[in-house]
Amino acid sequence: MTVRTRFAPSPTGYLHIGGARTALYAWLQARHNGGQFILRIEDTDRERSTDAAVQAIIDGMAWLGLDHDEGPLFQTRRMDRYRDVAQRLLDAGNAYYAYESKDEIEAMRAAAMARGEKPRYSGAYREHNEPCRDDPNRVIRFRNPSSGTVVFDDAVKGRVEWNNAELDDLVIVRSDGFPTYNFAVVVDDIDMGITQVIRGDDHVNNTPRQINIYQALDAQVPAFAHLPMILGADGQKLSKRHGALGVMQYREAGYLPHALLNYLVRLGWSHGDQEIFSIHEMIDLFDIADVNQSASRFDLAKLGWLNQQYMKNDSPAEIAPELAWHLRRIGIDPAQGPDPADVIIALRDRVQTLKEMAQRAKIWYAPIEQWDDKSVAKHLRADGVAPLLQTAHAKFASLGEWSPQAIHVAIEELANDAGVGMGKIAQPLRVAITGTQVSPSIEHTIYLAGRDVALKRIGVAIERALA
RNA sequence: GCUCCCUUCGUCUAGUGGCCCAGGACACCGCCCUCUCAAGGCGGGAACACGAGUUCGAGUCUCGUAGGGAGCGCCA
Repeated sequence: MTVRTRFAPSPTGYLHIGGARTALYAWLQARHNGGQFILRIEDTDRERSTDAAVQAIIDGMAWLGLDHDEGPLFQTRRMDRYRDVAQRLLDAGNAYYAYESKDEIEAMRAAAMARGEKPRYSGAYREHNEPCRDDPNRVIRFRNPSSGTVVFDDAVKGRVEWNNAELDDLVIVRSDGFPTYNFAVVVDDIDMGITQVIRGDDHVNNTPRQINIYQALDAQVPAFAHLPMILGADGQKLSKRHGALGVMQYREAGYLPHALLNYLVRLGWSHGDQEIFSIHEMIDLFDIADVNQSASRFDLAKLGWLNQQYMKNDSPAEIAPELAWHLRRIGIDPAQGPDPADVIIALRDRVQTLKEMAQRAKIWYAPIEQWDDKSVAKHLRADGVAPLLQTAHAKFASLGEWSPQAIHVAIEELANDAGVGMGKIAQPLRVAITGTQVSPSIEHTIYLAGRDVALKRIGVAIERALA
């Protein structure tokens, strides 16, 4: 049987980090087994679902490279199907109409709580088999078995056993005629031939009642895998109010999709001591059964480290478009300066994100924004600096080939001839080119400025040194 | 309240009864390298929640305690 997994978000917001990991694991599980991965949009909550959110989810998945083989399928397009299945359940006596008002249900729950019991539906309609009639309170409830147990072997949690006595008769069709989540997922997963349901462990408690529905429908029960949550750095649950960022916000913050994927795959899963995984390796090595059972915290520092690993090891040409995207975001035209691939080579050892890289790259695309007074005072006002800079200016002006190597050689010669250390000449040049005393290696700093700009800035620095 | 789930360094984790006085990675600290900042190399501190039990032997199995989480919706 070919493995079929799915990712089924509800479009009520962006694709957040927890959802992204769930999607990744489901995708990996399908790819590892040569199966299919399906994207389904659970939009039965008409009040909270938006088209923008649907788009955000699709964009996020695309950016991460989690491609689906089928979908996106929308639940709202399947209303007739849910009604048919509900009718089938009704006909077979596995479901019934109920007419309690929301207030009555609320009272029922409160009373159960007061008795120290679990709040459950205990209405009379379960016994009565009331016919269908027009009533604003009319819902359809599933007739859950009242005895026995439900057992399932969760791929990550292990064997989970549940007493049917703990379960009540859940609503499967609401008074507005829409199916509820627990019903719609089951119908969908059956119709779509899902063999393995992979989702957040906030759904473990729903699983036994869903299994009962599968059984009432005579359907094959899929395998389940419930993933532990991802917590914030402080150990608190991630929520939109509390640090949960959308996947696309990670792009904006300067992370590479592969780095995010790598971070996510290691959050709750591992393969020995390996930290870096190519996509191919992830697919090859991943097995949902190896996923951890406990929640994990999101650690931005490690993501940063991973991101840098990818910036350092991927080919600069491959990352260049992503850097160009970041440059444009801060108002820089990448065409008005050095090749972004060269910028990557100069900066990848120094920053952890593309966003920082773009910020630092500004000096090569636009005039110096601000001179750092301390740097100027220390290096441009020093004794004997002006002649050194003048010599440098002359050397660069007559340099045959404008390359980091050639520039490096020129500076070394200069230092030797002047009988000074590299620092004595590199620092003033650095301040001349960047306005600060921190930048990549001096030859790259000068090279990336381009000969014209470099000479011009050194000229200005000489004036400052003489002033 | 009830049901279910979880618990190894600060964090992510390795570990499936002896290979573990617990290994790796991030972070942190120190040294080296060095034109700044980094990167890199080398080194360091740092954990089996607690208590019983099973066993010749327990991080690994069982029970209990504590702590954390989820669910108990006509939300998903």
